[in-house]
Amino acid sequence: MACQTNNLPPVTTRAEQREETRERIVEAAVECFSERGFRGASTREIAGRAGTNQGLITYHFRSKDDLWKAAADRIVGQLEARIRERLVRLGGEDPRTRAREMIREFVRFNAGHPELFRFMVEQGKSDDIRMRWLVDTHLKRLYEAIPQLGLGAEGPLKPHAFYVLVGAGSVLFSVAPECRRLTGLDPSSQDAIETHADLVARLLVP
Amino acid sequence: MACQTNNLPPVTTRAEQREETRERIVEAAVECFSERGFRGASTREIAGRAGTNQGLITYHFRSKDDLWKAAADRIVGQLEARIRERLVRLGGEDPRTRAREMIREFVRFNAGHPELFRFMVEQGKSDDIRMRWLVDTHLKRLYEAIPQLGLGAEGPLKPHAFYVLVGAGSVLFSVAPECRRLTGLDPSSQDAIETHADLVARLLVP
DNA sequence: TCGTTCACTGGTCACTTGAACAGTCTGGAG
DNA sequence: CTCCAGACTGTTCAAGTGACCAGTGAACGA
Repeated sequence: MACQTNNLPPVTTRAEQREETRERIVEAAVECFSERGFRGASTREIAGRAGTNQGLITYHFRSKDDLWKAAADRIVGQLEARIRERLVRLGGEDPRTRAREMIREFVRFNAGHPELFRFMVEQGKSDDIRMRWLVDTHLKRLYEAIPQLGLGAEGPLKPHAFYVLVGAGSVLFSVAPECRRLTGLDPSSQDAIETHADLVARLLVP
Repeated sequence: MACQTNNLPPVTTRAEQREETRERIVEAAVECFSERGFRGASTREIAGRAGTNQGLITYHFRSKDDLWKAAADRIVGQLEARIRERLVRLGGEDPRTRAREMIREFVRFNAGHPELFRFMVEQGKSDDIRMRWLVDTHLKRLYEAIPQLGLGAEGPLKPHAFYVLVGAGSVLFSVAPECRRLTGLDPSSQDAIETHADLVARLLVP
């Protein structure tokens, strides 16, 4: 990209450049895959959004499949970091307040990262190799961590409660363009986010 | 397909054959579009699932775009028929029972037709021509019919309540393969459907 | 019975797709 | 300064992609 024409040491090292480029590609991939699905997203469009050419994708990630995995790793990683961060700040609260606040934080995360839910829905639909990878590599771990967060009952209702939480807390933001046109509400506004977070939290922890 | 080799009048007329073929194609299109999205679904795969060849799709529907619209019409039409049917059976009930039962019926519909939600999410993600068509042609009408169903509050909470209902009542069934692998629960079992319908109804109408 | 209509087939078109690869240029080690 | 690993580019290739269209044969009207 930016050429070093002087003889001073470069602002960024080669390794940093490389990492930055990879990062840019993964970011574009998250967007594209979440908007168009695996088959619908083309590596050329991803390269275009990342500001490079298609050949570079094969270079950094061996295949479209590997790029998709990197994209999934990234979005799930962001969720986990956010949850962990929030957990330490809620040390001494009583269980109900804790649960409500964790739900609120989950909703806020979805508002900022609608790609997470889109990935889950996109991949959950068909019983293919990517769905199995996503479940085994990431979702199982998240699902089993739920009781530690002080959320929901163990037992036969757990799957239902899980998908109610995920659905209720995510769809509004995942279909933001549709919501704007259908209802006039802008789901990305601070007000809408907090209203929704509060509604979901109060519904699930009365 | 089946040739008439005798000289008796055919079992089905030409017009019936035509309609049956169109129907088969639309059905396959609903499946494919809901699994793979608009760009990810290929007309050849749709033709294959419908048991014909790709040329026939251009013959019956001018373009992939028109086929997609026919698929959307079909799935929304099925929802409306189901809702209307349920409404007449709930004539004399009190409002809360009515609302709960309408929610239950909505959940049951999603269990049998996960394509509806997939269509909504698939199209709601990006602000393109198909999303606008879907909102203007179908969703606006559905959204504005909600108060007549005795559901949810008008006012500023309506968009939030709408997307909570849609999300909570649909996701479990839309990602059924994922759910089976992740939780062990089979969302297509009668027991799971009724449990989920009851949970959502009780959450939204306490 | 005959001629026409039309649902349907199979092949072709220009174009896009993911992958592969031979080059190019440059940061950084020696 | 020299030189090379390696980040990056542009092109090429086979396998799809949606649209189009000339044919085919059975159903149907006369």
